Amino acid sequence: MPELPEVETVMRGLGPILVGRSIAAVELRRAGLRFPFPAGFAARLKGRRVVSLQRRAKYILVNLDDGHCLLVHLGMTGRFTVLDENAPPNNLGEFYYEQGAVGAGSGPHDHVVFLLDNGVRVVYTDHRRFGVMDLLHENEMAGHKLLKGIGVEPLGNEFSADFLAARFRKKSAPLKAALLDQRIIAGLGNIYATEILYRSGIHPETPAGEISLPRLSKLAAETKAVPKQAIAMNGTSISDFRRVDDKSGGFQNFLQIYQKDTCPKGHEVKKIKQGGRGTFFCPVCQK
DNA sequence: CGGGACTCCTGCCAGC
DNA sequence: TGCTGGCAGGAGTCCC
Repeated sequence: MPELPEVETVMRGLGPILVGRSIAAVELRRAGLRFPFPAGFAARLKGRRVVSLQRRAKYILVNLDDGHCLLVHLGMTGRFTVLDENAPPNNLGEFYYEQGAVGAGSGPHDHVVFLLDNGVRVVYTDHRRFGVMDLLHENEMAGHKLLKGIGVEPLGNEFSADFLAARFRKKSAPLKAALLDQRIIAGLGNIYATEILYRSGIHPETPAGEISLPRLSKLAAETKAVPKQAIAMNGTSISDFRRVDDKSGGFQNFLQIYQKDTCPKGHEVKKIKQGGRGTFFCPVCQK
């Protein structure tokens, strides 16, 4: 499930493929993903040159030479595959040209194909279709319905224990839910929120507003450290997430509590449901 | 307004 | 064995 580190990894993988290239054509295999594609989506992308890529929360923003921006959210299962007809043998190109293979552009869940001016094809695959693509002008970004109201980046300068204290003040919602609230912190998902809570030693059901400042300091530190470490390991590969070059991320080997039976100290891990999401926690280590 | 439930979607797997 | 129901979850929307 792509969260901040996975989205960052995908963006970094796509950068060298896309930046400086022009989009020769866009093939849409269906009318939309979570939302319909915007009017004239493919036609408006055609001929545009990619200037740069950036990430905001779990969104990838592809900046184009006409001031517009392709916005992509990977949802639960979105992934990009790069097909290069000129790639040498043993490159991923050969494997993925198998008929119907994931990302080949002909599979049932290959929804969008970007053809670049150098012949490279970038295929967007998303079997659950929770992903999003939209096209907006850079002047519209601040007011865009999906981007406005998004909170601070955990790796950014605005994020701190004081920030958490201010935003969690008088909040009765369980801490786990507060960590997942994109209007407060941008980019955390279920896996990282679960891991951050364990490493912080805080029970996931603690009301967010009742956490002392020292504990918020620990929480803030882990909220920075965990995604930072995960980015360094190219994200977490649980089931659906793959890097652009199809190598798996490495952070799943460092998960301490998510989908574990026992915590690193040997205590039995409990699983509960919060807001429809599974939370794993250690009743001994997390108070 | 805050918080929780519901919804979208498909693949997978436990259980009958 | 084969079907079915439940589960997985990001995030918008709806309701109390």
